[in-house]
Amino acid sequence: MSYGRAFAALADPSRRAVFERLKSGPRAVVDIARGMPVSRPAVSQHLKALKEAGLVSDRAEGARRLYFIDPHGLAAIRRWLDEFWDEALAAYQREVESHRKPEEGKPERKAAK
Amino acid sequence: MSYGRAFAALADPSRRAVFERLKSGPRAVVDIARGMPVSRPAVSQHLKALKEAGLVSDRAEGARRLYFIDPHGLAAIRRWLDEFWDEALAAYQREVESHRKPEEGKPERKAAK
DNA sequence: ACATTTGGTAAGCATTAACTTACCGTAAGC
DNA sequence: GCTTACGGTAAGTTAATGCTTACCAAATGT
Repeated sequence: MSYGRAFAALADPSRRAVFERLKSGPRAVVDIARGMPVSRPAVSQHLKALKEAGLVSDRAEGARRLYFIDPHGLAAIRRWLDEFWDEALAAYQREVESHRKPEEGKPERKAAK
Repeated sequence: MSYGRAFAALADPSRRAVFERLKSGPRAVVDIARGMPVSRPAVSQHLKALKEAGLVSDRAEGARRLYFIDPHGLAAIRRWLDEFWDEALAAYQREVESHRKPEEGKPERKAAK
């Protein structure tokens, strides 16, 4: 899956709010939209984007449509993240050790101005 | 910190390309920009955004400025991700088990409650 | 001293994208 | 049947954003 779409989908605060409302379990669109600062169609559009990103899936329940979190999108991000994690952490460690953090560590005065 | 900024920063493909070029280690701006389809100032702007998101850090090296991956931004995303992962996975499992995949399995006539 | 390299920022432009209201189809309730 | 609840899509508006060129400051090399 394309982690690109997933990142793009989660970049927007409103869309992330929609997504996070599904954490507790499947929910209908009206239920998601209730109490949100944006209109119901806006929520529908966000859900569409999330679905295309593989972040949510949905199922019909009578006249209602229940959306729920699909792990596939999150998995894509997770894979991308893991690819960086170890390497980035090690490189950063090397970085702060060889160049003693000028602004956060002790103000070394080896180079006086 | 704010995973929001991190997601927003990584949403853009060009900016992600800049970030991914730092995977191998610290690099100067010109070096990052070389071979990219966008101009050098654009890269600078992307680096600024990545820095504000806590995804990269930088240090002066003479007239050059070396950028490198800062794990803090990635850590923020990782924490957010972990918060969803187990719960989303379990919920999804429950979902596909109780509603035998309508489009992939056999179209069950009526779900027995 | 002068020219070169590096890179950050400003201004302007063009595209994207998030939101609104309006509309339409479908399923459930009377 | 008719009416109500649900939700997807269209059209249009406005704000955000990614890119460019131009400019400027600081460090390096000759």
